[in-house]
Amino acid sequence: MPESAIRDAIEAVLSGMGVESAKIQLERPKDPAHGDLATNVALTLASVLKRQPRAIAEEIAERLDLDAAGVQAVEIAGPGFLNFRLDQRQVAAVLEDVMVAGTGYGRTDVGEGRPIMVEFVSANPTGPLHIGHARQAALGDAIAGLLEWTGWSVSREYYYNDTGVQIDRLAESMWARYQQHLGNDAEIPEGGYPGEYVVELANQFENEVGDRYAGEVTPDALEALRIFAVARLREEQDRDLGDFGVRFDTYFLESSLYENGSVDSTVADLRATGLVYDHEGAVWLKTTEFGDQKDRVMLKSDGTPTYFLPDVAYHMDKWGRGFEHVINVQGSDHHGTVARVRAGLQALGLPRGYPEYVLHQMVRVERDGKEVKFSKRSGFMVTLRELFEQVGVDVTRYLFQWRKPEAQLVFDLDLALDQSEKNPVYKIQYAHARMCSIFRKAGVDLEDGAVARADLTLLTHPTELELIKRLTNLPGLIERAAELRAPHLVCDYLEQLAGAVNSWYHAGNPSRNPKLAVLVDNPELSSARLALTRSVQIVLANGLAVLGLSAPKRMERKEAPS
RNA sequence: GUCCCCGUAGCUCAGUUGGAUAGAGCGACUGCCUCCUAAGCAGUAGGUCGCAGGUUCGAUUCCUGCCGGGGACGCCA
Repeated sequence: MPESAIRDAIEAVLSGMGVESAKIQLERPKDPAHGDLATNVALTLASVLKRQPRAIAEEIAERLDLDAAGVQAVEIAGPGFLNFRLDQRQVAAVLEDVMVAGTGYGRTDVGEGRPIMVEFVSANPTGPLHIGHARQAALGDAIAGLLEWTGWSVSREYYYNDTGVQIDRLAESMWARYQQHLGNDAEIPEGGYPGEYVVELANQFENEVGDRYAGEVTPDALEALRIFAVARLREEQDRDLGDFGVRFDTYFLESSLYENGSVDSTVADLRATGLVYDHEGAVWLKTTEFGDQKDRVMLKSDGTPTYFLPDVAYHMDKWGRGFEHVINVQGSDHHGTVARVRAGLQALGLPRGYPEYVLHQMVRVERDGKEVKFSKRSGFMVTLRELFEQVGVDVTRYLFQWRKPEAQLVFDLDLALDQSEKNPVYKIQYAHARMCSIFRKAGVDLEDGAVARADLTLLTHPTELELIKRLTNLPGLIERAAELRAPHLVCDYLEQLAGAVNSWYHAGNPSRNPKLAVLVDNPELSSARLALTRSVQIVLANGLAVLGLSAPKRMERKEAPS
C-alpha cells in the first residue's frame, strides 16, 4: 500500500514537470539511513530532461504532496536519490496485514490459477534414490511450493523410465543374484547393478517362486525378474520420497507411451512434417532446423526408437493435458537433451522454448573435509534415505535448497549434524521456537485477539522498525524467487531474518535489558511487542512452509549420532 | 574443437533484474554471559567482485575476448 501511494504522488509531480509515463522504481534500501523506500527516478530522467539529477530530485521533493504519499519526510542523497521515510502509522499497519493474513501472508496471485507442471526426480526404477535425487527432490518440491504460493495450480509429476537398456541390465543383475542364491555360478553383467539391494530382491523373489527359473536364462525368467524388481523398487522409491515429505500428483510410466501407441503416432506426426530422412539405415529428424547442433536419430537401424522419441511423445502428452507451462528439473548432465527435445516439439508445432528446464549441478558429500562416496546398499552413492535418517528431513531438504541449482554443491555432513545455530536450519527454527516460547511465557494464545488489536505505533525502537521492514519483504521475495525458480533466495531471506530476530530477542533479555523485553510491565507496550512477536512467528513459519519445512513450536535436541 | 554452468573475504556462498560505503555464515581475533530456551551474546579484522576491453551519468550485474574449474557433445538414458 505505501508503495502505490508514493508512486502516485511522484507521478502527479512528474506530469506537472512535463514527464509522462516515467518508469518509477521503488526499492527498499539496505541501509536504514537511506529511509524506508527510495527511488532513482531523478537519475533515470537526467538524460531525458537534460538536467542535473540532483536538481530534478530537488524539484520533485519540493512539489511532492507528503500527506497523500503517506510519507513523513523526503530527503535527497548521493547523486540524486530520493529517500522516503514513512509515517509511523504506515510502518505499523503492515503488522496488521501480517496478522490478518496469518498462514496466508506472503501469498500472491500472479499465477491466476493457471496450471503448471513441475516434473522432478524421475529416476529409473533400477535402484534406491541417491544423493543426486535428493537434491532434485528438495529443489523440485520447493519450486512447486513457490509456484503454489504465487497462485499457480501446480501438478507434481514423476516420470518412470521403466523400459530400455537400464531395465534390461537390472533384470540380468537380478538373474545373477537369483542364481547365486540358488547356489549356481553367475556374474553381474557389465554395466549391471552390484548393490546389496539386488541381492535382497533376488532373495525375496526366490521366496515367492522358489527355483522355478533355475538353469538356463530364458526370456520368461528375465521378464518375471524385471517385473518383480521394478515393482519393488518403485515402491521403495515412493516410500523414500514420502518419508522425505515429497508427494506427487501423477506418476507417468514411459512404457505407457509404447502401449497406447503415442510413440508410433509421434513417428507418424514427425514424418508428416517432412523433416524426417533416412541415413545409413537409421531414421533422422532435422533438429538443426530449430537450433540443435546436429540432427538426431529417432529410430535406430535396428528399428527401435532412441530415448529421444518417447521424450518427445511424453512432452506432447503434457501439452495435450493442458500444461502450457512445464518445468523439468533435471541434472545438468541432461543438458544435451534440452535442445533436441525442444526441437522435436517445435517441429510438431509447440512453442519455442517449451518446456522450461531447471538444471542442477552435481552433489558431493563431505565429512571432515573428505568426500563420502560409497553406500554398500546402493552399490555406489549415498542414498537419500541414509542421508535423511542420519541428519533429519528438514536439514537435508534445506541444505539442498540453499544453493542455486546451477552451482555445484557440497553437502557438509559435519554442518548437517551440528545442532547449534551454526546450522542454518536450526538457526531459523530456533528463532521461530523462541517466538512461540515468549507467548507461552506470557500465557497468551498465538491468535489472541487483544494482541491483534494492539496499538502498533508504540513500536518505535530502531531494531523493532528494522524487523518490521524485513517482514514486509516476504510477499515480494516469494514472488521473485518463484519467477526465478530460485528457492535459495528464500533460504537467504530466512537466515537474514532469523539473524535479526535472534539479535532482537537477545537484546530484550530481561535480566540484562528489561526495558527491551517483550513482556514488560506496561501492558500496551507489551501487547504491541507481542504483535510483533506474532508477526515474526508467522513470517518465519510461512517461509519455512514454502520450502516444505516444519516450524517447530519448541526445539528438542537429539542425541548426537555416533 | 563446439556448446552450457561457475569464478565475489582464509573457507562455503548471497547479492532485490544497472545504483549509494559489495553482504551473510563458518574460521580467526577481542570482550562479555548462566538468561523470555540451548556449546550463547556483542564487537573487530579480513575484498584488484578471475583478467582485459566496451556500453552507460553510474558495471559485481549487460556485451566481446582471454584465463581457470566443472559438465555435455552416441544409432546410451
